[in-house]
Amino acid sequence: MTSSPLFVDVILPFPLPRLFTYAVPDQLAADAQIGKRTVVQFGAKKYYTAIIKQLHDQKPQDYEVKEIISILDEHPVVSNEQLSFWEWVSDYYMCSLGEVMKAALPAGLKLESETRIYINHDFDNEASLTDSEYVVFSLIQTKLEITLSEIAATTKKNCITLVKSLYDKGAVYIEEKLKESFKAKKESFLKLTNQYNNESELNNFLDTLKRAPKQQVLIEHFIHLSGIFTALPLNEVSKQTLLDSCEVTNSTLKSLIEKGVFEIYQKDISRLASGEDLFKEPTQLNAPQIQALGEITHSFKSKDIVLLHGITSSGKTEIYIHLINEQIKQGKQVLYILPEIAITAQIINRLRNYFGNTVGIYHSKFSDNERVEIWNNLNNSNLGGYNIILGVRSSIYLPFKNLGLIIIDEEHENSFKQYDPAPRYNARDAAIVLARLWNAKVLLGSATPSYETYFNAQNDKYGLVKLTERYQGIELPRTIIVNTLAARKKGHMRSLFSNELLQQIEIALESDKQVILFQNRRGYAPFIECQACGWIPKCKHCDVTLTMHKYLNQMVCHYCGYALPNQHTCKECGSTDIQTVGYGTEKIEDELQIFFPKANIARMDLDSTRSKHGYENIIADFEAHRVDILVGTQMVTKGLDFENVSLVGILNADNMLFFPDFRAYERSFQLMSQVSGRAGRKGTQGLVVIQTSVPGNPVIQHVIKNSYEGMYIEQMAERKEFNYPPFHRLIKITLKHKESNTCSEAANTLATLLKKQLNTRVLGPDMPVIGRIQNLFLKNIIIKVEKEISIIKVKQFINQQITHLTNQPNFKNIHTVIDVDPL
DNA sequence: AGCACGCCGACT
DNA sequence: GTCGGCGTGCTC
Repeated sequence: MTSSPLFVDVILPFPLPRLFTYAVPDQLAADAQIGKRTVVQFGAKKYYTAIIKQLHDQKPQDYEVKEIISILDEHPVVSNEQLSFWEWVSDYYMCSLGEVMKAALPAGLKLESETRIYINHDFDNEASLTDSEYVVFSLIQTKLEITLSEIAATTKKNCITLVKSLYDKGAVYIEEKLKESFKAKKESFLKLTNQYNNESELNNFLDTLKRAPKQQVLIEHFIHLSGIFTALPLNEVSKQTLLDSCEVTNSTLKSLIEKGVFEIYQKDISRLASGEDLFKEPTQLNAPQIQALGEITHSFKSKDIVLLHGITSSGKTEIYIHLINEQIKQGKQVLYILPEIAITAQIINRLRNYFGNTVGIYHSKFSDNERVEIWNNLNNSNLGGYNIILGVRSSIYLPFKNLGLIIIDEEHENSFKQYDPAPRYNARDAAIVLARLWNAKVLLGSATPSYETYFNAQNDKYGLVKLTERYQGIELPRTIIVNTLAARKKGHMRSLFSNELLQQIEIALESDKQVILFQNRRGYAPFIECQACGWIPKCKHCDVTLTMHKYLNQMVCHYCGYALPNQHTCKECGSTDIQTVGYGTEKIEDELQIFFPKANIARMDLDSTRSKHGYENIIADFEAHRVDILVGTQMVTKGLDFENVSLVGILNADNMLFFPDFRAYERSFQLMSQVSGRAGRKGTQGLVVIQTSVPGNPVIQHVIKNSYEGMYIEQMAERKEFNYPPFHRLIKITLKHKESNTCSEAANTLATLLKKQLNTRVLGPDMPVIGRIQNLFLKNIIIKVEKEISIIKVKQFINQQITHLTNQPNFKNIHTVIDVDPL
């Protein structure tokens, strides 16, 4: 054993571009290992959890190193494979390793110190305190111990300085304490006390209970449940199970505890659902599915990535289940990624049905404690070790041990891309890299694949398997286009509803069918306007109008959250003639009720699904037909299967078609075909009504013909001509500054710097659609890079030029955001 | 990201 | 005169 000094380079959970070096004291040297968490002091006082990235014996020369405080783990929480994956994410998406760490580790594994303040009881010079100091002092006095954030919550003023001066005067003392945020869940269990843990003793006691039948029942149930006094293995009996089993109240149990029969003990239990460990053989597939499954398997022999292009309701999930089953049989793990809102009870139940307890769910509506448990479970095969993870984009960071297959369902979904905060990664693309690390296969599934993916499939980079028949012979819906411009001229429109659509809703409701209406805008109205002077309420911090929300009775900025109470008189001229302009889901819901007073109408958007079970409840109500018409934003398009929907209405196709983005047509087609896919079930053909002022628009025409292919070919010609993906890569740089001029100047300077080498690949700077958000002015620069050019060098060059820019004194405060492969 | 240090306006 | 606002720069 050599005693050469040991140092660790650690990743700290910040957007700092480099690692930090700490010394390892001798007593911790044996424990230091790559991938373990260590507690370090960083800065003047704070302590953080860092991940050990590398060990070495090079003492840094130009600064004093601090020692690490402790090592938290017996075994690494992050594997070498994960660290290389983090590194890829950090390089490719141009962010720091710390930012990746922040995204990858569940919060429960990231401890952070909190400043705690205590009263110094020996302090007696209260007269020396200023008034505002005294306010804080007495607050601390009432609590004995308090955190800095608690003080900040009760006092409005800058409490940090006050606390500091209290400390200087000796009135309080301060400590930094790590808060352990992960808490194992405890449950109460029962056991017999030593005195009664013997059959004859207990029987004697039972005889004394003639006048307490409930207590008798309880003891008998306990004997039965625990299997005590039998040859069978003992079961631990939880308090809850026992009480539930014999319908006896807690007070009965209490008196038995007081009599010294039972005692309670606590045990850590898992929060994760524990169903039966059943393992069913997957169901029989139909002929097209068997065909597709065979093609996928065959394709995997020569390709690592296969696209399953299966139209809506073609039964892709069944195929996934068969593929998962294959992997499990080989002892491999499977990661099944879905967009956030597509992970419903429906899909969870289907997987659990086949694979029972081996399915782990990783989802944002799970508490952080639950996520830590999933993490630990994967990391420790003693805990059972999941074979299948069903999760959202962040599940790509989980500690897999033996990944064999990644399924990315609804592959085209935008929500796989994280925008804020960094890392701005696309889980679909990152998952492909992750798979390569494990030599695993990737299956991408979609009814409307993204053009990037389809392009790769067309060019033989990915395998391509098509599933063109709907499951159980369900027909594709019929599509009706309503020309809103013509209808309005003829007076055939009532607000946003054409007569045609109203009629079809009527027909659907009369035959006891359900209706889905799609309007891609939440709130009541995008803005209100004074009819007398034209005043429109705008956000104080952003260049947007305030969206009116009727049920909140507020006007809300959808970019920063700024809100004002709803205005009934004009702030400029005092007129009361204020009208709402445009339509959000709330207004649609309101007006529908007037047209169909007897119908049950529900709304599904960000606002109505905020609570933990909000989304589930709406779906459950709709499934059980407690709701006749469901009005919603994009959410209603996501992979939901309802039995009884005969009509889908798209209220205004125009606002998606005319969205200023090169992907607007691709996205409109996706949305319209996805939402149409919700219509129609076995035996009845569904109907889709699309309202638009441009019925001749190519997207509308392709939607009618259900021609994904045609739309793709048309769009690819355009993408090629204008150097857009998939032919070129895009990198978007956003500059932010609170002065409009400084922002523009900086953007111009940076664009000029970039053009020196990148020439015409640099576009802009341009003002984004929203020119100011949260008091910061924005400018965008887009860089289009040919696929053949080394993107690594381009990224290095961009980083250099940004450093160059921010080194200039007048641009010190320019904030830059780099988004690689933006959406 | 935090947090300390340091430099200017509005209050006792 | 001080308090307290936030711009600037550093953290192993």
